[in-house]
Amino acid sequence: MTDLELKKFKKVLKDENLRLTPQRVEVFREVCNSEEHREAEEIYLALRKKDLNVSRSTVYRTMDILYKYDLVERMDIGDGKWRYEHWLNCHHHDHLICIRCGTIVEFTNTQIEEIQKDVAEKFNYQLVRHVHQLFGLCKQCRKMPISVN
Amino acid sequence: MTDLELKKFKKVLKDENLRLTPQRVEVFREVCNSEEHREAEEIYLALRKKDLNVSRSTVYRTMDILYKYDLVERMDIGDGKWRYEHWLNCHHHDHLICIRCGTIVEFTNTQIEEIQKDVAEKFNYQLVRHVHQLFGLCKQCRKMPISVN
DNA sequence: GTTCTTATTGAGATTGAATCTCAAATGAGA
DNA sequence: TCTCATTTGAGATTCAATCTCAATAAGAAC
Repeated sequence: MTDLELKKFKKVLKDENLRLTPQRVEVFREVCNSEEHREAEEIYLALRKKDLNVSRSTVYRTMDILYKYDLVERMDIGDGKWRYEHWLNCHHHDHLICIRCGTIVEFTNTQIEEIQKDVAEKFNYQLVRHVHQLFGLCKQCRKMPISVN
Repeated sequence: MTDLELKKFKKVLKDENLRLTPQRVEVFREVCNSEEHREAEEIYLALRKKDLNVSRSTVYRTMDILYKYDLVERMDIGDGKWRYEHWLNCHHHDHLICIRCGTIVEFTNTQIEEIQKDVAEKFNYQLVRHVHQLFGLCKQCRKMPISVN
């Protein structure tokens, strides 16, 4: 977690009349210090492992705040769980997801972004956000034979 | 439900050693005869309203079969519920979703499809499927003032 | 530093979509 | 018609996420 990140978090809490608690800081630190796309439960367990016992409720509540005030990005790959990634200083991107091993890689494509705008305009929709996920087999998984189990 | 649709459904059941039951036929008919993107629960309630009392379990189980054997398409807009749409004789399409009223319209764009293939290739992913959803305000909802409730 | 008010925390209960269990019912091949 | 594996229905269960509420603690005012 950089000083800038902590500063931004503190600013959000202040601006929104939310209190700066050690639990909130630990959750935010945990998110900032990982490049993965993790579920709330994983963040909760990671904190426990470090003997930072923040309750499950508080982790969920803090993730809600971080998402609401745009300090993290979140994605849903269709398994009923939100996955979070730290977002500050990053740019918008979409995802390639391996359906076998779960590896998630990020991509950006300005051409697609442009066409999306055209499509929304054509249908008279005011575009707010989008979800674009490519599911497939990653380089490693393509090579492996299909398991019968 | 067209004869062709019923025939295809019967073929799938036969091929997969699944039995042709009145409940399964009613669920499939209900899905075929609607152009909406509906949840399992909505399909269940629609059947009840018509005094076709198929249990909730059977509706869920039948939707699983229809999806597995490609007789329906399903989508997840991030609210934890699968939405189904009848699929036979339709082509692949993506969705524009109004974040206020929930209206879903379909779009296709061959250019985006092409770029997707390039992106997957660039990352050495074997593309299997994709999710592309544009969220925004539809023509009607753009005009309405934001409610404070 | 002390006091006071109000937000926050944690533990466990609750929700809701989806899945599972198992006894009773029923397709469909012989 | 008989037989038997499959399917159904009702209710229990799962799991992520949210809610409840008493105890705790942040932080503004002094």
